[in-house]
Amino acid sequence: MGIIKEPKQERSIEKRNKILEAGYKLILEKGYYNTNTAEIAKAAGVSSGIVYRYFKDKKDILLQAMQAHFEDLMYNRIFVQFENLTSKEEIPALLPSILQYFVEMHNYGLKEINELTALALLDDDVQEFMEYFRNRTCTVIEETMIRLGYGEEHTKEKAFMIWQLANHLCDDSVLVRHLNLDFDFIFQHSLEQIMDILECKGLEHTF
Amino acid sequence: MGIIKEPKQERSIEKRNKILEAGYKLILEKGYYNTNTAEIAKAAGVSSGIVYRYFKDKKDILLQAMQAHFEDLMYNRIFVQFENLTSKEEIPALLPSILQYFVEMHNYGLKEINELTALALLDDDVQEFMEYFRNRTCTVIEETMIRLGYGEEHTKEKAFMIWQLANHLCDDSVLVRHLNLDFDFIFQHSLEQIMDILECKGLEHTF
Amino acid sequence: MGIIKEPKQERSIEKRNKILEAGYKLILEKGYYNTNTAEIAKAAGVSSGIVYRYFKDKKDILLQAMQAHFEDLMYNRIFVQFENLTSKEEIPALLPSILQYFVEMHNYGLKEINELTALALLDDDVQEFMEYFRNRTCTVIEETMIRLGYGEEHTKEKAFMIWQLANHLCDDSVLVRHLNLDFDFIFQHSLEQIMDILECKGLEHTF
Amino acid sequence: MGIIKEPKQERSIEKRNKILEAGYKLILEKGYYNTNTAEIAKAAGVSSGIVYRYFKDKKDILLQAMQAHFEDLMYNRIFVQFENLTSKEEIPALLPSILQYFVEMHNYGLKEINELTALALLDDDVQEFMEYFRNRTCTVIEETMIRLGYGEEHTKEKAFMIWQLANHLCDDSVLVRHLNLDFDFIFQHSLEQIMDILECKGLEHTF
DNA sequence: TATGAATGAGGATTCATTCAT
DNA sequence: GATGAATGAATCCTCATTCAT
Repeated sequence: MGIIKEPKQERSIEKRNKILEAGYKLILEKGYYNTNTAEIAKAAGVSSGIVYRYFKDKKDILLQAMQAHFEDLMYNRIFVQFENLTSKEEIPALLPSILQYFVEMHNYGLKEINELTALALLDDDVQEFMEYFRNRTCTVIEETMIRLGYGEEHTKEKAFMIWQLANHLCDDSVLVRHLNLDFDFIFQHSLEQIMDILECKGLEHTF
Repeated sequence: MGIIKEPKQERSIEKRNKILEAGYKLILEKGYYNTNTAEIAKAAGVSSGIVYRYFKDKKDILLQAMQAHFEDLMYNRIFVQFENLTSKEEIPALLPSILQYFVEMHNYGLKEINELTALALLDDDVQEFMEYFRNRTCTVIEETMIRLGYGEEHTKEKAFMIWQLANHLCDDSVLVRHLNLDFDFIFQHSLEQIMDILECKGLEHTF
Repeated sequence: MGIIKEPKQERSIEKRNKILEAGYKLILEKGYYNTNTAEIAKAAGVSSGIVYRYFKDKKDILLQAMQAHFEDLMYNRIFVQFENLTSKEEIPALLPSILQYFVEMHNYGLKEINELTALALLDDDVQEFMEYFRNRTCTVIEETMIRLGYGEEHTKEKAFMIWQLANHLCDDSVLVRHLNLDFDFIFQHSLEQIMDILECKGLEHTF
Repeated sequence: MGIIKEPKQERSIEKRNKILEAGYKLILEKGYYNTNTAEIAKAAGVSSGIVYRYFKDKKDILLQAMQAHFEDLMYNRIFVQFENLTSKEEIPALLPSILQYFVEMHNYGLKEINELTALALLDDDVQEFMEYFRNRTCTVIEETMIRLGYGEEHTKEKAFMIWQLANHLCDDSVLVRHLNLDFDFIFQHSLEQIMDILECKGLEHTF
């Protein structure tokens, strides 16, 4: 037993997706350790047994849900931002809104990413997945930089730094508001740092 | 009825500390949810029952261990660094080694901080403790800045940014090596960003 | 999240009843505090986990078993006795056998009621249930008295006294035999006391 | 080990009595199963270890406390009532106040007897002790009856019935008030029943 | 395929009792 | 004698996973 079915039929795919959505939603809302498979099955409108036909175990639900979620995130929301950039010169004008978009996306749709960050730190499988996601994103940033004519020196490091700066800003955005600090001031600094890495400091655009 | 003993006698303190150390070590190594109280007791060389004389519950072990750990960290390792600074002019010369010290301390003694970060994201009590720790540290940075003659404008934000930059650098240091990136390059950038916030860019010292 | 299943299917009902019976039996035999859930499950021939699908917790087993037991007791054994009475005049002829029936029922099927009485004294939920049972029984006695034409003066008190006399006689029946006393003598006295309350003393029937 | 010390020295006796009093008080207040030995020791102002020098185990505290308590109860409060009776003729005049005294004693000082009744039903040792107490009390009633000139026919049964009537009245007194019934009415009936057994009905005294 | 009943290992916590000091 | 720290068995309940239907 334990053979995982990769569903082909329409109804099966639909069922699998319902489990995925319900599982992801519940895990992000209530936490991985506070969500049990029976709840997920119930929320998905399926029986508890069927879960194990589509997923290896509880963690597999999370991993596959993350995959789907991040796949959507990367292709439909992040990469498209970079593809819009066609020349170095546009950066000062476009970067502020890109960065702002990231922060908003984080706050309004990915606030629950905390749970994932936590799980990534606690669980090797989740960590591996998050690394894979970060690597792909960094690679796209790197490729964009090369496409825009940046030299190849330390490009990997620069891509990494940019991506981490954006992420840390997102994480901090929650904290900063909690501490009643001036988020715009901090946002502006992160923006300048990225601009600095992209060698377009002094050119920045106020928005 | 579950009255927690605050041990005064030497042997009791010793036993309590053994539980604390064993608990902290195991939780950081194996994860909070993967460590059970029986293991902690065994590792500490005590019976399982005695744990509940010194600690309210399992989480209390973690919280008290964190308290001890961070108290030591703050007073003996972090704050002393700031106290050594007596004038703005010293910053370019001293900051690199301070930052490097942080990273090393993180890598050699606090690498497991990941687990704590994770728990802080998952558990409200741990989160509260971590916030308290961050607030105190940021306050000391802020006070140091004022003592060194920095204006009060956006000092809170600057202190927060400096501390987060240092922390994110520490976190990234693990990642960066894992990805075979040039850590020195990234370290240098973080250093410059902090210098920039402290208005001593251009003065930096190579080391 | 611990949702209790109200079983509809035959096999489920059967299993739930097995747990109920095994739990009731063991609790009455060995005492509530000396019976653990694992034993109950084992005696019922089920796994320990399934118990919590049908019952909220250990006490719920007891409470539900009592409910079933007393429901049967009241409707099928006690109330039917009162319904048979159609006029005051019948009482002297019928009361002796009714009372005797109670005592026998107690001795042969409800001797374990001691355990329940004890639990009722120790536990608020059990106490509440026992009160509910007593109230309903007293109410039926009261209604019967009114139906038979007794005045309404102190009817509630009289119903209570009759019921307590019957119960105390049942309890005493065990003790009395243990002490080698003449139970018939005591039985006769209790009977007379009830007759007295029902104003039919002097009319009594020897049996 | 495990040798129980029968203390002779004044300080030891005092310590033993403190444990006895504290244990009895706590057990009656909070229930046997909800009171632990550490609490008893603390309330008695002694160490938890010393308890086991004076008492075999936890139950032994209860049993010895009951012994002391009932010894006092019987000799100083109950038997003295019977000794005051010097002739049959006094009964109608004195019985009401004796009975009333019992009920009050129960309500004001022995209300907690519920806990003991419960334990007697649950535990064989406690049951045995309660039986011993009842037997002695019934014997004294019996002896009093003989002394007052009652014939010996069914005297044991009569003594038992009188004692149980008094006890049941005490127990019911709590219930009856809870149910908003007229206690005086019920009290009067119990009194009459006892009078009846003592062949002095019709002679009763209103009070 | 699908169901959901059933399994049973696992874990935090309590507490009567013992024992080193 | 006295202390109170230490022991460790015992127990209720949860839940990921399996399996009979």
